[in-house]
Amino acid sequence: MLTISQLAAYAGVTVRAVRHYHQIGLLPEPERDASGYRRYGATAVVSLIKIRTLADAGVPLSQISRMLDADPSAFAEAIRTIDGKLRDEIERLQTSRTHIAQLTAGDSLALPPEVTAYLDRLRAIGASQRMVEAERDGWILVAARWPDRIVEWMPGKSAALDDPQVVRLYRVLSEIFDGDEQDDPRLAEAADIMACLAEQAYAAGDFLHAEEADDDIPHDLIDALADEADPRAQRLRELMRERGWSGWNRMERLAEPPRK
Amino acid sequence: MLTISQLAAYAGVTVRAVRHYHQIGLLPEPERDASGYRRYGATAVVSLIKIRTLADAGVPLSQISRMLDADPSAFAEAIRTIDGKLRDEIERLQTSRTHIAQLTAGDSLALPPEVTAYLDRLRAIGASQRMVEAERDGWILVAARWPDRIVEWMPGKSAALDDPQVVRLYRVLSEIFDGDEQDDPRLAEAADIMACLAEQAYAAGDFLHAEEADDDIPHDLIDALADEADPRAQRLRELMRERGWSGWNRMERLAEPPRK
DNA sequence: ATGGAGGGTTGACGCAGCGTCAAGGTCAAG
DNA sequence: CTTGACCTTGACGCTGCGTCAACCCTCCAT
Repeated sequence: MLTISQLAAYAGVTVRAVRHYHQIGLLPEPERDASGYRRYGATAVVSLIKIRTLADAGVPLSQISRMLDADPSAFAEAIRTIDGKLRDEIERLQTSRTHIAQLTAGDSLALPPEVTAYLDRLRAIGASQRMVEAERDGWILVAARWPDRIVEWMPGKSAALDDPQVVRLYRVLSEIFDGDEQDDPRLAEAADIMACLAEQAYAAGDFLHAEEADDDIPHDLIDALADEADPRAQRLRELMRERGWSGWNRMERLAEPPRK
Repeated sequence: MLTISQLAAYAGVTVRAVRHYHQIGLLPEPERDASGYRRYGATAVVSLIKIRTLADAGVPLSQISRMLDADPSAFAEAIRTIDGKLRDEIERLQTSRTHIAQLTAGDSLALPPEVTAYLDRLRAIGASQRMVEAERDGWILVAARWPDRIVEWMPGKSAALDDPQVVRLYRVLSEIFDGDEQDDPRLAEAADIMACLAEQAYAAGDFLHAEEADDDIPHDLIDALADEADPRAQRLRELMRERGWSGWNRMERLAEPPRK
């Protein structure tokens, strides 16, 4: 007659595991000796080894009892089911591994490489760290909504950085938002540049295809993101409204300048 | 301002997940509106998307906050650690899969193929199902204790089945244990055959290398297994003692026959 | 005004497979 | 008699939420 620790040692499991199998009814409770200790016979050892064999093979404990007294065909069927689950789980973990392998840099969080390349170019033309991070967060919102279409848009955005006016704009904005000045006079300069760019884009008809108007939420979110990041963004939008433009990432020409 | 379900939908997670992230402090609780509803801004959306990106990559929730504000080198280090854990887990599951693939038949539970081949031969020479299962359970105990040496022993056991006396023994035992008769007269015949075989083995010196005497427990267990499986096994051992042999799977010649 | 559908809120249990105290009773050896 | 190694039950912890339960809020159609 074995004690619980001898049983566990023989089968290569922990004492706690044996007691757990008792609790869930997988291994029957044995007789107790005079002092209340569990005493195990040889059949218990064999049962426990069978249980461990199945458990080590990935069979859930809840199914082991059924499998132990199943006919060969049902057993084989159960094996196939469990093997399928194991395969799925392995696959899941492997996609996790490929995902994690692409998280090398901080910028690539949730962003395709085209966008991180664009952000690198932004840095290269003189945008500040804060500016780039703000842009990055905006693109994260875009990527979440249009994960496929974002790739199409990047070449155009990247090409825009060849325009000296755009470069100038990003530098000015970087300086503004890196400073502490809440009422920076350069805000007006930035607004002028943006209005000018908007005018050009409008003339070129670039706003037309933006009329698709899928869903307002993402656009509103991107606007809000800027506002939340820095109150001066709101001031900038106000200046834009004075110049006849509304919106922020999705501009529209206002019918007439507001009077306020 | 978004409600919790809008936020969750945008980030592609469940409402419950968002609340869970609040509970564990991963995502800060937002302001509430007049009626107590949570109201989210754009930064919450971005945070949530970042969290999901890491979580989908297999990063434990408890580490995500640290990773989100880690410098690139610490970030990369954490990535390596997590990737290692993923790799280990995948490996574990894959060994589970190879294990489970070998569990085709019921006999192979915890047994190497050499043993199942031996069991098949037992069936072939006329051993009953009960008999084979009892043998199988015994071998499970052996395999648990000497997983490596068991392979060496099988050729000898298999060769023994060429002996007509052994074949006769297994058939007689099968008949006895398949019947209901508690005091079957064939028990004596079986004992005679076993004594005869023991005598031959003793003369051939086959018991000598069994003197290694590693550990009594497994031998005792195998004896006990037979006793637990059928009370007639005890009667058989008694008959063996009368013929001058003790033990069951590990026999010894008794100095003199007991008088009882 | 009312009633119902479809949001939202907190609180709590459940899952899988044990690990790990806690607080005691038992056994064998020195 | 003490000491240390085992045994007992009971209960919480871990991971990442799913799933009630019981109740409140809002909006729209009647």
